[in-house]
Amino acid sequence: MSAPAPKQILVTHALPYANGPLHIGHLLGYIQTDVWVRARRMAGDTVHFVAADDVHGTPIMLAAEKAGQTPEEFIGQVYDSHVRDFADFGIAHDYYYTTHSPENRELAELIYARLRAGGHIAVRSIRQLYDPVREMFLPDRYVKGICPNCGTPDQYGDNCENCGATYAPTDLKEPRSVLSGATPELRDSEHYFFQVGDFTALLQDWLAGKLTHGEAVVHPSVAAKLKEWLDAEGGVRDWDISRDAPYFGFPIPDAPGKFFYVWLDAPIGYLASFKKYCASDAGAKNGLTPASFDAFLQTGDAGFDPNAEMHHFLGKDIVNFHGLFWPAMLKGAALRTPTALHVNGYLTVNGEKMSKSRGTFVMARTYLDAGLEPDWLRYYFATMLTAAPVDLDLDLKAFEDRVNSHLVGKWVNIASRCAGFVHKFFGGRLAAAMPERERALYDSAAAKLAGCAGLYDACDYAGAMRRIVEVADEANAYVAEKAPWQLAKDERRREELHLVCTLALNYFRLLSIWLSPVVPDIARRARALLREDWTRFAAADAPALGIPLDEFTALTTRIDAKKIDAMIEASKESLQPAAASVPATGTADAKKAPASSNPQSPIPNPGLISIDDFAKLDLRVGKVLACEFVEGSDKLLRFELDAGDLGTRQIFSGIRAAYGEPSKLVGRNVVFIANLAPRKMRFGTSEGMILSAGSGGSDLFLLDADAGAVPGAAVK
RNA sequence: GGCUAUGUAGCUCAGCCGGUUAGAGCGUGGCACUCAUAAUGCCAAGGUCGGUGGUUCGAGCCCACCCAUAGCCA
Repeated sequence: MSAPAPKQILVTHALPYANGPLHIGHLLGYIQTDVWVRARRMAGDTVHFVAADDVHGTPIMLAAEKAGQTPEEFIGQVYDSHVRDFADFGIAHDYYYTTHSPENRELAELIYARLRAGGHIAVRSIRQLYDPVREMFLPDRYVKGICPNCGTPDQYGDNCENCGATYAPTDLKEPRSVLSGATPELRDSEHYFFQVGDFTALLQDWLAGKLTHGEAVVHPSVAAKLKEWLDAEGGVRDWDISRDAPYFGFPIPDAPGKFFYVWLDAPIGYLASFKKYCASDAGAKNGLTPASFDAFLQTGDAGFDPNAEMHHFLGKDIVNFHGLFWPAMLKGAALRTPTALHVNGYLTVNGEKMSKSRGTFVMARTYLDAGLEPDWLRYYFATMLTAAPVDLDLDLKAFEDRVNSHLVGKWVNIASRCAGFVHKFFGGRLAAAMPERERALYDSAAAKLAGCAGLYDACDYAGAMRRIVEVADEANAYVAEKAPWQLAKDERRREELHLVCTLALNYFRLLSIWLSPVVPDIARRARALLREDWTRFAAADAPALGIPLDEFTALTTRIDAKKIDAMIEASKESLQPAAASVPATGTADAKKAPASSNPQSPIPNPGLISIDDFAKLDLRVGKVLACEFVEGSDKLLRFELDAGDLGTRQIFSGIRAAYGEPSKLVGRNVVFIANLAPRKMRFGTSEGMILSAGSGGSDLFLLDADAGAVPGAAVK
């Protein structure tokens, strides 16, 4: 393969928000990034891989307060847990920092100053809801009320979960503060805006690849999304980059009581981490100096290398920040713009969103504690990852089968089935030479795998893994055809046996080299077996001959399904009754949501709830107005309930097996949860849950209320 | 609601510029082998390519509409 000139590359992944531990959804993007970094290095490039904890914003401020800690103490603990998880999953940053750092503050101020000097900052007054009790402005997600569109109660200030309408929190009927319960009042406040629209032409050029020698900066589907925003009527809107005190973040210079919005300083955190790294001992060991930072970033610097690259890996929920605001900020501040954005989708588990009740909301630590190897998950993800920003599913059965088949049955097995002969008959040493026929087989496999370099580079790991499995299949077929166990019985055929084992082990070595970015831990053990220490893909160009082999020990084991079960069970156990929704992946949602799932806040006894928890349930009596079978469902019945002052409610209930004659239920009283979030089903929206006793199936009995209870009456 | 994507064997996915009988891995069934972590090899079954309509000599691929899923709507 023709090796292109080595490049200098800065790589980042999305910054985890410091409001909780990492979960396996986070790991998808981080593993994708780490694999890419390792592959680029093995291809010969110089890669600087940095990231940081994203620690500012209202959710963190409030979570710390709730935990009785300062924000600094709070984020310190989360940082430690993140660093441990990264290390244990082989995600090997050159530097892992925090956005609450002097470097980040300095850079945020620098970029802001340059944008302001360029006339790209506007100041104007906006009207916002204010919590008079907590004495603070309320972000959208901290206001709840009645949806102005459909009238559903208890909806957040940005959109309605029932009808999907989006609106401003000021549109909510009967708004109240999530923090204090007080009725918010409208107040005016000066906000600072970044006029992103000033950079529309630049963003168009950037998106068209004009700043990157024609190389695409994003996947076509992401480009389509970004173009939609760029071409929107009225252009790209101004971006509100300020927040009022109290706020955990950096104060805006010359603007008392104003802070930079967390999303302003978060991506700058990439640069701050790199800056810190350049000035560190670790950086010095890799040839960096404090001056390297400016040379890399400042387009006006004498040492600026236009061929160096900056790659950001991120989740699909945050492309607007990285594809619009971020390049505009950088350009406006005369800094390097990103070479490429690599966008990944979300992770589902067993085909559904990660769920605490199903035990599929798995923390990174829970996976490890169950005794599962990090490389297994890395490999499974790799077999599915492509450049497309689509959701991936962690099917636990497929995970087990694929790892067992590919890694153990195919790859490791090649070494396992041949190493014994080498030790028994040849003193543990491979043959010193390889005749032309065997060498041709090796070269053909090597050539096929050489294509993986391009696939890794294009983030098509799935394609690379397919090739690797193909070659592993070839290798096993070769061994089966040559049947070394037969050759071993004939003393006159020792040389042939030696050759077969030598080629087979070279197949294994070849595969190990190309799998190294994905399964670094197992690859390290493979190197130990071969007593080699390759660091480049180029090591695969020629076979290893005449080398001594270490004693063969299991490089990895088959997955024991019990460990997966244990992981799911443990995830159920850690379920926190009071915890509300936690974002599936990425950080955009986390920064919006009230921090209700605070990992540090002690839960005295998860089995017991307080009267307050009970009070959250709005249980009511309902009178059945109509009840019928649901076409297309063999489990559901559709109820229409008279809920008194709540009006009528449509509820779907899975009790058909127990109540085969729904018409008989009309007129009776039932008990239902009135404030359960409405759930859209194939047949319509279900607006609550009807309570019944029993184990399920046909063993279910509706709760009743004695005569005298009126529709809508509260159950206490 | 609007927009952007996705929808191909039981599962996870390939399928180049529209061109014969739609491919792979896993799983399943059968046979073989016994060196290997019940690993491996060979053979087989399994798909009206989400639906409907259209363009075309010809459509999984292009167009329209519909359905489902996900995300975004700052």
